[in-house]
Amino acid sequence: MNTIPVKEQILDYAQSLVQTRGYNAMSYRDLAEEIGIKTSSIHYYFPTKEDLAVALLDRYRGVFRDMLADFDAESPDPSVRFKRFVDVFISTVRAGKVCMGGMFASDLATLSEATQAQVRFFFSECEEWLALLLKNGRESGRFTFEGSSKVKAEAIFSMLEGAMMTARLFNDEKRLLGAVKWVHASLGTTRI
Amino acid sequence: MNTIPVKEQILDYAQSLVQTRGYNAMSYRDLAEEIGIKTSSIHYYFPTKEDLAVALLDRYRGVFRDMLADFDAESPDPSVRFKRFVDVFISTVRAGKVCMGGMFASDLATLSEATQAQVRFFFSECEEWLALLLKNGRESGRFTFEGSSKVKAEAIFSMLEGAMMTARLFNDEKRLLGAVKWVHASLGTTRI
DNA sequence: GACTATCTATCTTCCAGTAGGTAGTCTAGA
DNA sequence: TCTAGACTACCTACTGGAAGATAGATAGTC
Repeated sequence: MNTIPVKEQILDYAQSLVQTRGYNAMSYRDLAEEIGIKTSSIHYYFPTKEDLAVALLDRYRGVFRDMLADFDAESPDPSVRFKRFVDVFISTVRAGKVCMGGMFASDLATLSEATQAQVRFFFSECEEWLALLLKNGRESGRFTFEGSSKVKAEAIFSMLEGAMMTARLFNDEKRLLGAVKWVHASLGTTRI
Repeated sequence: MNTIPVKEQILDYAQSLVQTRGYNAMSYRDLAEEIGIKTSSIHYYFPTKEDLAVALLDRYRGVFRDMLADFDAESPDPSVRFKRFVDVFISTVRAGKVCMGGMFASDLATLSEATQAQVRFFFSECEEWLALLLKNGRESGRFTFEGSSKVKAEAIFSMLEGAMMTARLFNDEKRLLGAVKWVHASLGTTRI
């Protein structure tokens, strides 16, 4: 017997499906069959599919926010923090998945304006954290890159998202690792 | 009256839909309505949706191959060739689209093994061209990066794919431009 | 008696796909 | 030159199933 609340089970499996098949290829029927309930029960928790999408993104952002705060608490070294961040992407690819934010970004044109805003919010939060990390790292002499830390953070995040996609495409995590190595080199730090 | 052959019109609009909405959000009905024919006529040319996907990827690869050959013929300077390549991505984002290869890569898990192979083939061809460009550029002293040109090419292509996604997400082509600037810097060339 | 968490049953729309028909074009032979 | 048959490029009409969504019932809990 599964003791996890049904609402959470729905979110868990829905997220897993979005991360593997994408938002449009995820259906209430898929979820209902996996969890062992009826589709109408899912509509009870999430009246429309858009409600589910928003809840999914909301929770995902929260999880990331907590995780990033943990990384900050764990070590003051920007290099270590960045490694923790990258490790999340690596383990996602190892699980045969990609970032849920990236998947929603792909399906962008099929989402409502409100949902699109949530996707942008997720990206912004991650990039903001990364930008601060880069800024602190440069100020403390740990990194030696040039130019705006914000632009650099955006580029790094884009690269990680893209590298996840291709790493999954070729079922080869080395593609993600190669990209990460390049990032490290361009930050002026070789230690990973 | 439209003089473009129907088969081509189908491919054209299908590609446009995949590049904006994604493969799973593109239907025979969408195509039929836009072109002004019946869905059964599309089945005449492409019996199954997978046939359409394969034809789409096949044509896309051909277009890219010809285009890259044109770039090579146009200039021997790797820096100029690379600029032409990047311009393709920029104009795609300006059109509110992303790379069709990237879209299919997102929808990977919903594709047949044969179609997945076609997607990988597209990525491989682009990366191969890029890797050769980098190798030649370094040998001629135009670029000064370190490490494998193949790995670097893979990373650059991943970054461009990811940056396209986020540039469209934020409707801000500067995000793609910022990423490109970083690539140039890491290649040891400032001239764009 | 209200609320929660489900269910059954049903609806409409959309989807890819199929069977079979038709009008027009091309081709080969008398 | 006429014509029979093949072929092309569509069409109408339909199917079975999947989609998201809704109404209303029910059993248990507060």
